[in-house]
Amino acid sequence: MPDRPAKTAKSQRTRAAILKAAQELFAEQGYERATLRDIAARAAIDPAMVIRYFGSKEGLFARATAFDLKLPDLTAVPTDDIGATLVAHFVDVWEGSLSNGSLISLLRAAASSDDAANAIRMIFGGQVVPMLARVVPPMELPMRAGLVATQIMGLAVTRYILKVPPVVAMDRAQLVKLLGPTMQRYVVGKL
Amino acid sequence: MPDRPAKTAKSQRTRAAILKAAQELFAEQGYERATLRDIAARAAIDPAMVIRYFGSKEGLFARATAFDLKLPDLTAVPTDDIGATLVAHFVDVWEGSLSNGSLISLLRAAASSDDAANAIRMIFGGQVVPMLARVVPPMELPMRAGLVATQIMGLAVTRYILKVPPVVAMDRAQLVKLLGPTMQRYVVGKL
DNA sequence: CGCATATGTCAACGTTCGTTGACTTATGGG
DNA sequence: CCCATAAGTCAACGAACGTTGACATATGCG
Repeated sequence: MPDRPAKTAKSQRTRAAILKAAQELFAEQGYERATLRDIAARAAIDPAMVIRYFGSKEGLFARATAFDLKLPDLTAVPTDDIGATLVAHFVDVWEGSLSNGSLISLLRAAASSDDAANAIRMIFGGQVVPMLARVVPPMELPMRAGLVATQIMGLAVTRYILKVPPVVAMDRAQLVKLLGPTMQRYVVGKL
Repeated sequence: MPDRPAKTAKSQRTRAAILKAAQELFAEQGYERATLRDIAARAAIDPAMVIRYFGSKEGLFARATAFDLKLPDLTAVPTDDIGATLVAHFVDVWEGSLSNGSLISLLRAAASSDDAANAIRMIFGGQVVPMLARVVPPMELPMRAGLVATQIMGLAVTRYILKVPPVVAMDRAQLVKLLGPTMQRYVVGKL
């Protein structure tokens, strides 16, 4: 039973407040440790409201982690720039300048939830693979998409979850320079 | 207050049984979802025994995730084989032929626990970085170690946690061939 | 203005968790 | 063989969780 109230203008503001608080706490603590009471407290409302708005904790999580990677059209970027473009784009996605920080929530949750892991697989299958399909021969598509996944998810895990110091210390330009060639090879290079 | 009983021979068998059950369940479900009751049930003993043996759930987790990566001496492998050697070694570690599967437990737990994330950082600082230090100039050491971390952790996450199909489908030889060059560049290549 | 309806509050529920203490049973050295 | 000591059992605890229903308040259309 998803969602209930969404009629007036004020309700949509509190609804947005709940979503924002949920995204923050899910991203910081993962699904289990982020409690409805904490989320409600951050949104300055009653825990019961969260249930009234989103039906359940799982329903809230589903809404809080729905998003769009806004991936670029690779046929529009010079072949030699594909790797750098992708690294830069994903850093932007995770840093929150594109979308919100909810991919980190999903990643955290995926560590202990098959549903969340499946959600990430769906995102890859529905967004990353189609993007690559435009510049990669079909036969190599699954393998190259998988390789891209290993490097992109590895960056996310070490930088935003494990917080490995040298990875955290790198800025956007460094990441593009260092990881770009890897991504380039995984997408269009010799394997 | 760590550990208590470890006197007789039979006690060490049940102690080992608890540890094994804990490693399995922590690896399968992560720290929060793996309950002491489930662990005790799998070990066929009383939940109270887990506390008597390991003091607390956190104590058990600390014991269940202590391990040695058994990293090779890189000065003993041909420079051109370093990347392939490392990829093969880490696959073995995760697959469980070396050590046990407890690195996956730690990785899962790190998604929602700063302590677990810190434990992984300690492992990298205490085992991976010293290994690389023997073949990498000190100035480049942190950066190269960080890059290695992104690719290694990315492989672990996509293959053993997210279970991205094409990554799961690759066998050891394929992984070595595909990821080896990346690792090679991160350790000794031009950046 | 009046009142139906949406929004928000409050207290409590049932469950599950980690943990504890008192108890019973098995073990092995003197 | 005895009995101190260890291993193992059992029931219960307090706390925290997601969720619920009854109730109070605010909103906005007629």
